[in-house]
Amino acid sequence: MRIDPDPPARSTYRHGDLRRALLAAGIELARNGGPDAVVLREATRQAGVVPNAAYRHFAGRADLLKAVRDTALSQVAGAMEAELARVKPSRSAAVFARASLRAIGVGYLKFALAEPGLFRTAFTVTEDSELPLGSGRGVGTGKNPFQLLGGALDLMVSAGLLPHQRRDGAEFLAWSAVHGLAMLTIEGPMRAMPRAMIDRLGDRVIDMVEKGL
Amino acid sequence: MRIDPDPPARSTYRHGDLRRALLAAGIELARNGGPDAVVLREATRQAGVVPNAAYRHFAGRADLLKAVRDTALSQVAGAMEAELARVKPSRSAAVFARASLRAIGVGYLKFALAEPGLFRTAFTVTEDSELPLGSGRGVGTGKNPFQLLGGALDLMVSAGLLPHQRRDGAEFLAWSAVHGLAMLTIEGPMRAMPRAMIDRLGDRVIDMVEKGL
DNA sequence: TGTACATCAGTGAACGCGCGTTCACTGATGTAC
DNA sequence: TGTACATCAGTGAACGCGCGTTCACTGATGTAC
Repeated sequence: MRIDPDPPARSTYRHGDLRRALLAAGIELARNGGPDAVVLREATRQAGVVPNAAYRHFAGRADLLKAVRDTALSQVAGAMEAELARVKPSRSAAVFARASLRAIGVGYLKFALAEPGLFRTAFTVTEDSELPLGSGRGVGTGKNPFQLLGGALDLMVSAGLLPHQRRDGAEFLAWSAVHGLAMLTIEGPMRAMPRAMIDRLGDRVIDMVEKGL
Repeated sequence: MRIDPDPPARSTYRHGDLRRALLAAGIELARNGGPDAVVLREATRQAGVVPNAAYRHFAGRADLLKAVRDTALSQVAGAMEAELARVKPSRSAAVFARASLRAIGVGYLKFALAEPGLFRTAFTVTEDSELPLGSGRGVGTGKNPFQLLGGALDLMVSAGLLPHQRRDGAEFLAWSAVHGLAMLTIEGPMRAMPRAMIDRLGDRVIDMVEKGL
């Protein structure tokens, strides 16, 4: 995970890879405290560099945060791709579609629970960030979380499990259910709930989406 | 909405109702900026009082925030109660149960959209705040949001619309779906969506919950 | 291969800001006599 | 009804903190000749 190997001691005057080091530090801060914890001065401290050095690589704190958020969003996509990759091919389109949709949900929830700070950062609002999550693509498929979900829903339609007249906007319904569970679990009133119970609720939420869409 | 009528000018040395005024200011701050905007110094400023005067009435910032959060939570409950009160009595238990569950969801979403700052504050984490939302009861029924939702689900069971073996934990499923939509809408990637579309999605999410539970 | 020089990454020092919180105080209020 | 006094709500001043950001700088690097 750590990219810069020797902060704050440094042999050379030049850092050599400061942008990457600041981003890595920012990600680490987000991991441990969410978006608000992404503090420019602290990132430079972790990189072993004077505070204003950050301005050679980022326009300011907001710019650093945006870079961290994009990384976090990519990681969400990556978690979904990883789960999707475990879906066994099936002769039945229905079985495959269902498994794919489930994988999308499970990947999302797994990431939220494993990395709550990054998860919250991924969905934090910055001055840009338009609707379809333009940035934050997964390395595997090059698709962002929204597009990955859309793909699974398309499979549901072609497998005959989702009437096409309900396909439009279905992303938002599925997304809401899973996102809500994630939020209530990691920073809401359910955060004290034991992991096993959360996992069972995750399964049930996905069941609900499947049946209710 | 405004309780203290004359800040910062004040005729008497004593304020007379400072606790209430600070709470009102805190609520106003939360309305406009969510939990992080509840800043002790700013609340005293709005109350027309010196910063440390707050310590006569609150242990510190965290204590003020907790009071604001409890108020916000009560308002959520109140919005749900208001919607519930509009449900017409019906000879059919099924119709009534469905309408009640829908009212719960609609009340929740309406409040989230009307008062996003307070909504976010209501579900902010403070050092206490255990699972069943002990505080934050509505003035009408004396029930908190979780209990109001539970009541609607009980109606669904007794109307035969929800198998009782799926009643347990059903709160969390319904809650997740609606909460997720609220969060994505007010501070997430969907916040630019036009209101009409959000309302349609709200209806569809509630449909999904009904069918999928 | 060696030297002069332009580039620009990181330095050093400082700024103004607003925050939460603590201290010793003052003066309005309400109660006991 | 009037006076002495205790209470305690709000004052005034100050603290230490950490933040984002700006300025003029220095010195390592890589390129042109």
